[in-house]
Amino acid sequence: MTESSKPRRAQILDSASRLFSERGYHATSMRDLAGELGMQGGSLYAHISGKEELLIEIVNVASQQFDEALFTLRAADMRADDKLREAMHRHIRVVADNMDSATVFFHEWKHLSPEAYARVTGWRDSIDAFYRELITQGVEDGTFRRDLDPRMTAYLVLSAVNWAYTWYRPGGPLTPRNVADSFADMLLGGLRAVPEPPRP
Amino acid sequence: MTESSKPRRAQILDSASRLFSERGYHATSMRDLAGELGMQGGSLYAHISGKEELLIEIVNVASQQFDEALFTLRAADMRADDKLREAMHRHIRVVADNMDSATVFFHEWKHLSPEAYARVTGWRDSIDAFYRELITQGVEDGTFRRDLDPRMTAYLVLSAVNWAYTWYRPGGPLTPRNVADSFADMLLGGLRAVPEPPRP
DNA sequence: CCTACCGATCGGTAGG
DNA sequence: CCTACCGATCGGTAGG
Repeated sequence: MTESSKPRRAQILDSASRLFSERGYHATSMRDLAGELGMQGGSLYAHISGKEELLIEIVNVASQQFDEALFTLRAADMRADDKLREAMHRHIRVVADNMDSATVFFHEWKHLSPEAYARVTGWRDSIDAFYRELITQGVEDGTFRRDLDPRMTAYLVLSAVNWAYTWYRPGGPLTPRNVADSFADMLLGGLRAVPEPPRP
Repeated sequence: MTESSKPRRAQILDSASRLFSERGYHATSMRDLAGELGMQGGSLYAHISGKEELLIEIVNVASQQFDEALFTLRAADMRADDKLREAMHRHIRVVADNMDSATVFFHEWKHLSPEAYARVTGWRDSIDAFYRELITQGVEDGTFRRDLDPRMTAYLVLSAVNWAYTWYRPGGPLTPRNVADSFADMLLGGLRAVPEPPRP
């Protein structure tokens, strides 16, 4: 399906994702958005009910993408380190494939109405819980160090995969798989040389 | 110096940091800001030249804080792993002590005018360079694994320390030192149990 | 999907 | 620091 054959509504959402990510939600006017699509401002309302509907839909779609990527891993029968690597790969892939909506997701969710806001908070909690459970599993089955704090470990992993929205460049030399493998290698094996050099 | 004895201009900047971080730059009106300080909208302009001046100053102060924290470490004669731990501690402390301006820094810099925007970009590059050099030093002196890619390693470290602006809670049970030590232990030593359990 | 329009609100200023 | 105001722009609507 070429860009111009997409349903008008999908085109509007694509443009909105790009403009909201580049300029921010409040700094993007409905006339800016309409102009991108060769329309007049008022014409948008034949396709959507309002500006906030766009934000809600962008954020919801992004949440779903993360959910679908990670949820099927939850019960997977894999060793914890392999599962962590695969989760990071999928997570980074969602970010990399949706740089605009990921940016909107991380920056603009504070502008949502209370109900939509609560949904995003709930989603965040479920992703946190996914990583914490994964770490706990790995600690219990002996794959991970016993002194790990699942909460801090989950924060560290989430930092790595989420922050990618600020620096990853689709079409560049690094694939999501490259990034995930690099990060997972460092996280799992540690940065320090083995054996550790003697402290002078 | 109590809050009310601070120069008016400093009070304005504090309130602006909080409002910009909570609601975003464009969603905060000058009347919102004035109201926080018990003023009328127009009265702000006796103290400042315009809205963007506030954003520029908040971002500049934040940049300076990061610079001052990290620059003195650059030439420090420490082993690379200790230096990394100390850099992470200082970096997280700046974030933790300035949660509002850090949030503004990470979210609102896209709204700066071209000159201020360029300054922020330059700053980002210098922080990146700091961490890359630190990694390179550690690889060369044998403290870090030889197969590390300084660029990816710097991204991983920066992810951990920057992302703290999304979840750290000042006044909570974790100090910046706790967070930095936890992250540094995991990053330097790795998550995997040693010796590694046999793969089934 | 367009034209023409609505009330509301914006950042900023003049004059005191 | 306030009152009163400016032009510009906002999201959204009516009628076609």
